[in-house]
Amino acid sequence: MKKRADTAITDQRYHQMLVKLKEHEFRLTPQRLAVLKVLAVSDGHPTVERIYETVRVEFPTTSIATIYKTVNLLKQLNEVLELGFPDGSNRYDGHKPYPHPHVICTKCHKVIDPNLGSLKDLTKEVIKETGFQILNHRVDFFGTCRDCQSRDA
Amino acid sequence: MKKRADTAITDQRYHQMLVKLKEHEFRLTPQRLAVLKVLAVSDGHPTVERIYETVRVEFPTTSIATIYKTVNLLKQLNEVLELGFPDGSNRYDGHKPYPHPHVICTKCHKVIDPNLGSLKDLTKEVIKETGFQILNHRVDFFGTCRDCQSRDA
DNA sequence: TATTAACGGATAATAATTATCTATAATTAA
DNA sequence: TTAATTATAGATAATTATTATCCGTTAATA
Repeated sequence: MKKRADTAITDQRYHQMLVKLKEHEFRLTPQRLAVLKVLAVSDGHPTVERIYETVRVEFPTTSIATIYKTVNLLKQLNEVLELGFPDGSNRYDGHKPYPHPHVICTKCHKVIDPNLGSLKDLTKEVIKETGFQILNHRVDFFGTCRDCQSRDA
Repeated sequence: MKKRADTAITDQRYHQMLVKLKEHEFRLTPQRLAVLKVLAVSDGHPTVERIYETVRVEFPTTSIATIYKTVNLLKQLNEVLELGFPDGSNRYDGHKPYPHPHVICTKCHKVIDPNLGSLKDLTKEVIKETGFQILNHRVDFFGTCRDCQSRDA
């Protein structure tokens, strides 16, 4: 079922992140593991504030500085993708920590990861056009999702 | 020649912005016009700090708050495009104030506006895939430019 | 040239993130 | 199992970019 598969993926990501910390000889503290769990479980793209609130349920004394430190650590280890949006807000993706396109609803703020085969063609065109060696990208589309379209219609 | 054409385009943008201000009955103060000029002349994608420095050559008493106010005003009138980058820096494009892709060199920080025909195909795929109504996009590629590649080779 | 509301400049306020500074706790070795 | 050591957590100060506020000044119009 869907739930079973999602849980498997979640566990997989959790363990990948955990192993990466171990490999680099970082300590596995309860607070860090709690942040990992939020990033692995969360199906959305949580903000620091959101991670903070969730972790504080289990560890009420956690400082927000700890969330920042852990998230930045995972970012450096390429285990989380930081998404800075034009409005200044930052979100974190622990599921797909590599560059990938997003579609963002400007009304309900949901974030979707679409499958876009033609992104490869676009990248090829960039290389041909500019001579750049492309290492990274940031591809976001903004608009209204189907739900918000019908809600306002 | 190239210089002549560039000047023409620059003047055109300057006047477009000026007319837009007039249309909306905003005052044409020397400080505002100086900001317009910087945005119209600058071939790059200047930061607020850069605009500030340039304006201060002619108007040494200008406050940085004035730069922010003017840039935001032009943003609201859709006469300048704000580019917030992942590292938190903001740049402003007065030449092409509508969404368009960028290619950014991570070494020398130059910003290029490539012509990408296949961006249209990608957008179509997004719509087909998600059902979103797409109103805006942000498409940036990061890597090293030809100059920086040969410099380090 | 006088009138008046908008604007500019200076600076305070804000907000998000980072740095700093001990006390504490995770790891390792004895 | 305990002790030693070092990284980490938590609290808070500092930083940075941007926005808000306040009042004297100035652009636009008659």
